[in-house]
Amino acid sequence: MKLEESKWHGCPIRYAAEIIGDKWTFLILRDLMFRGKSSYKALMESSEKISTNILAGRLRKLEKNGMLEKSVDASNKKQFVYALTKKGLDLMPMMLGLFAWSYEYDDETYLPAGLVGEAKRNPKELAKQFREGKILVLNAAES
Amino acid sequence: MKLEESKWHGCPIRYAAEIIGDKWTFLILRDLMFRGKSSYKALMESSEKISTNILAGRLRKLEKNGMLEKSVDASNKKQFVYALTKKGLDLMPMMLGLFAWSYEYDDETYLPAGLVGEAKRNPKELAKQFREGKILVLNAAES
DNA sequence: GATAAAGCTTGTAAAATGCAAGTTGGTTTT
DNA sequence: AAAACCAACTTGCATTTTACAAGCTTTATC
Repeated sequence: MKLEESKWHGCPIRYAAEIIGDKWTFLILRDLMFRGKSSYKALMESSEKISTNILAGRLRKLEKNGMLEKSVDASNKKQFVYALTKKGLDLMPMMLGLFAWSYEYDDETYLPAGLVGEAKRNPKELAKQFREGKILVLNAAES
Repeated sequence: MKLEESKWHGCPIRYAAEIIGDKWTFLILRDLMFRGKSSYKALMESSEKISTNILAGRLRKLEKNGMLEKSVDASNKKQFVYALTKKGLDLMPMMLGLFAWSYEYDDETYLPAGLVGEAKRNPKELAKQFREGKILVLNAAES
């Protein structure tokens, strides 16, 4: 890493930016949190065409930072399972904040009816429901 | 821009990532939101030593995306004032979410007593107080 | 009109990214 | 048990972005 790490401590925004402050990381977190993806292959197949070396690098960094855990898929041993840790899942309220923000400012953003209101009203409860798989993922269908 | 823009529409996380998804943008937003900075010079003086060309580029992009407005400083006409728009300020709940998250997971993060609890309990009210200058900024003292 | 300060732009080397191709290590197939 | 297979990478290289230093421009101020 090039960036002088010593300068990146003490400030919460700096800490968060160091870990999640890039486009691809946001999209990977989205896929893990809201689209139910858990394998390298599935992550590769997202619309945004991430390069395989970039994906590998980001997963490694996320793992190193305690955001996710990698394990062998018991039901299909040639796959790995990438699963968010509590630390990773705890970013969900923040992500839901982004839902609400984008919904307000991006004309093209679509979200299921009621979701934004719920995200504003009770992000913690909504996060819980997401975690438990009780509600569905973001539109993953595309081009 | 290199990234194929057409691919970046429709998803709220993708939209947000396109606008704020990089380290320097996070830090600039922090300085504008919580540290009361409003000039190019002040932004340059932050601890993280942003390059002048990068700062100029990010400010241009933020302005282009309606996150901030640039105007001449009436009281000192050789300066410009960079001020967040409503759209920019509306990211504050999300930023407060990052406060809480980093406070929990980064040992080095310091925040004033009570702030994190308040950020979790009532981010909107806290955001309002920040906006109105009623509470103070993040520790900007350093290096 | 000279000096200075804020807000940039430009040049260039270093680093990160994007893309295509190849490698590895278990798994199923024959 | 060898062959073919597939997920999960790694590697090489061209392109793009970043970092750092220097210089330029415009608006005060002396």
